[in-house]
Amino acid sequence: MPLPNIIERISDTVWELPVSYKPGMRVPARIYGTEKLIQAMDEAVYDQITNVATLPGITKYALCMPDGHSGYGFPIGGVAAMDTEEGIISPGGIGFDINCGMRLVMTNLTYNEVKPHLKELVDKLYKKIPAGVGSTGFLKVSRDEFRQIVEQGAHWCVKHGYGWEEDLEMTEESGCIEGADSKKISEKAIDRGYNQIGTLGSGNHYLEIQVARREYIMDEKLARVFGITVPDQIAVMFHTGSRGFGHQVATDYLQVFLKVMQSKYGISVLDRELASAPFNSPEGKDYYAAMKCGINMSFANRQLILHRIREVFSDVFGRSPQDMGMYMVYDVAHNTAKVENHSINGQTKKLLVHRKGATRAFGPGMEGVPKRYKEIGQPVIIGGSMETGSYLLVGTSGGSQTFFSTAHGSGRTMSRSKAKKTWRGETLQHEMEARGIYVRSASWSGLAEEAGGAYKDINDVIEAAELSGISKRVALFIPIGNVKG
DNA sequence: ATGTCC
Repeated sequence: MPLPNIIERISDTVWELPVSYKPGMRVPARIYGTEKLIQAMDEAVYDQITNVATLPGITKYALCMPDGHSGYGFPIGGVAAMDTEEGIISPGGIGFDINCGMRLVMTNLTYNEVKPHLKELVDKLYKKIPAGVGSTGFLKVSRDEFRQIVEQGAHWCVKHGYGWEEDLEMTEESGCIEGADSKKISEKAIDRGYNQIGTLGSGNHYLEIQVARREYIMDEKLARVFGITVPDQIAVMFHTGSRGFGHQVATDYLQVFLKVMQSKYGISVLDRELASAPFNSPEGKDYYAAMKCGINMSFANRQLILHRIREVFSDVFGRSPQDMGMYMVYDVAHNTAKVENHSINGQTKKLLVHRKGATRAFGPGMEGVPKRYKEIGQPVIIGGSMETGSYLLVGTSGGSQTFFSTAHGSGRTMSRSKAKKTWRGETLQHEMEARGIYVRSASWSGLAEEAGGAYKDINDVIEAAELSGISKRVALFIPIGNVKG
């Protein structure tokens, strides 16, 4: 794809579309990526990120991360910080899968110890952690209990024995965001969500057994702080979100916003998918409080899955999770909007930062980073495709240019439908097994859709994120087992 | 992403 003539190269990894690109832009749009990535990006990204630049209250830049691709309203990879007084909140800037994110847990087991048990381990994980469209969990809770869960997040799980106190410390927002109000949630959303705690879901959601090989540790000192201390150490990484619950919350409020946006607030947007309400309006506040329930549902979901993972490891290896060193490195989301303080032209401002397919990457010393990591910056977990490996990065002070945000994954280059025509799930499974990755999937077509070849090269994305200074590599994890939704 | 269209 030829780059638009008007695009300005700010550096090797930062590209700017000025306000003259399109009428109504309030700020320039900046896309992060090497020239190779920028050229491979779908054209819709230019259109979508410059649409975002027209939204009321947007501050400094509309940003797109190196793994950007077209999404609902906002591109996936989009970051937009809105003034909390004058600005809007937009479900399209958060995503349907509210608080979708990554969780990483280490073990002290080595590849040689795990390899003889790998199939049993993956098969048991596949059995214990329901995956696929419409899957329901083992946790039986009433609708009322579920309303408590969406207000309490992972705290509810730990209180009920599904996890450890220190898991909470290693979770963004300590596993429970303040201000979640279940009164702002529809019965329909409760219906869809109350039996989905502890389920993986479908699409690009997965759970992976990975190995941290010594040659793929980029920063040994930081890796040690994150708990990577043994050669060929085994880790478990997984990716899931708020399932049908978050989806319904987004759907409910998109409808509300479409009704009041123009008539009540006089806001017109260039794309209906950018439906918004003033952040300070009753509708905006209701969505924010409901969206926070989605955030907490997602933390609880990942907490319960972690508990199941520990149970399965105990079953397979006959040791306690503590004995196997199954400590959480971190849980970090990539579909949220949160009020944060950021420095704008030397002044601290309260901003509502939308991150849609973009990971928070707070740097050293920042408020909100767990004590253990405070001096070095927060862990950033970026899942690659199921065939290529995943990265652990760290937030940097250079993150200030993107409101401390970075990429979240590889980013698709091929549509799901084309991927299904290109690969067959059964063949892919055999090929992956021959390459040392044992994969179990809820759906053959779902497996084909997630083929590594349908994604950008994760290494290109990470290279761009590091070169631009918005995060720094710590380690690359190589998959050996995968449970795919 | 999603009871992949109420």
